[in-house]
Amino acid sequence: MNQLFDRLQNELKKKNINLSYQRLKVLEYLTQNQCHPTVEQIYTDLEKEISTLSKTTVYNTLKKMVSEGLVRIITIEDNETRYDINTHDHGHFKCEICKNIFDFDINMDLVLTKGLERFKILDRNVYFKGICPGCLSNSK
Amino acid sequence: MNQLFDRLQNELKKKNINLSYQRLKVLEYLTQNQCHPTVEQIYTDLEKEISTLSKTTVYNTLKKMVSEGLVRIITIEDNETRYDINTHDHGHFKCEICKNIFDFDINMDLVLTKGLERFKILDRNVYFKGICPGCLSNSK
DNA sequence: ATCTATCGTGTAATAATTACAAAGTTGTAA
DNA sequence: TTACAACTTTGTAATTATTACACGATAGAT
Repeated sequence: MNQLFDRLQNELKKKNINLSYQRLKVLEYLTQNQCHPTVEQIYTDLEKEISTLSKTTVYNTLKKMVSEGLVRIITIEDNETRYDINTHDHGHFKCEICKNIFDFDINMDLVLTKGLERFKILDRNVYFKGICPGCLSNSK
Repeated sequence: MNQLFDRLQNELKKKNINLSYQRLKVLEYLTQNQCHPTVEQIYTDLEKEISTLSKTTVYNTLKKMVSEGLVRIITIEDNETRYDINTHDHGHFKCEICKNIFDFDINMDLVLTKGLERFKILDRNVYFKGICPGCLSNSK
């Protein structure tokens, strides 16, 4: 399949994680839908294909992948946890009208961290909110 | 009382929001406890003083203040909404060991936003996770 | 003093997530 | 192949945070 997916499979093998059918499907879904889906979205879509799928399995799989560093949690809104398989540093922009989330490049090293010299930084997150070009032009 | 608090009172007057005793206490709490408390923390502490306080009131007050721009929601962990009365741009660092949240200065204008030229940015958030100096030295 | 709009309170409802136990699956070693 | 142990999946029940709602209380305007 695609590059990202091969890489994931390798990493899983290295970490001795079985790639069960359900896990495969969740990872495949995240790979093909890099729109930062919620558990609900993942479950609803996959359940069409795997009728026996349990939502708990989706939660379990995601928790595992997050703890292994293959998937990243995106927390923008307090009431919805989203998941992102693209773990390289990038920012997120959430449109307050259409609710879509857009990725954007960011150089985290340029983010000045005055006052954090003695802190050990393990994870950096940047997210903006506003209105996307599409919704901007619609509202004119 | 202090400057920030006077400013809040003025802004409320301008916006025609009554400063009821409960609202006053919530704002006072946020002013004196700039540790980004959760609703639970605010409620538990204030309830000692105001025995009739309802958690719904805390939620209502915070929602009102957020919508008026006097208080800002901090979303770092997906399962806990935190509130911050300090609305000038700054970053947040959450220690993964002691769970405390530290503020740090940040110049948002320096955060390069390649690819966002046509987006209208209304809100910028930066948060890091890692280990704070105190927990670092404890673990040695 | 009365009216009206706003506010606070408690309970019930909703939604997201986790805990748990039982059943199923896989890999390994005899 | 069989047996065993470890791991997965599943469904249900429990937990937690948040919201909805209805009713009583309050404050300001007339």
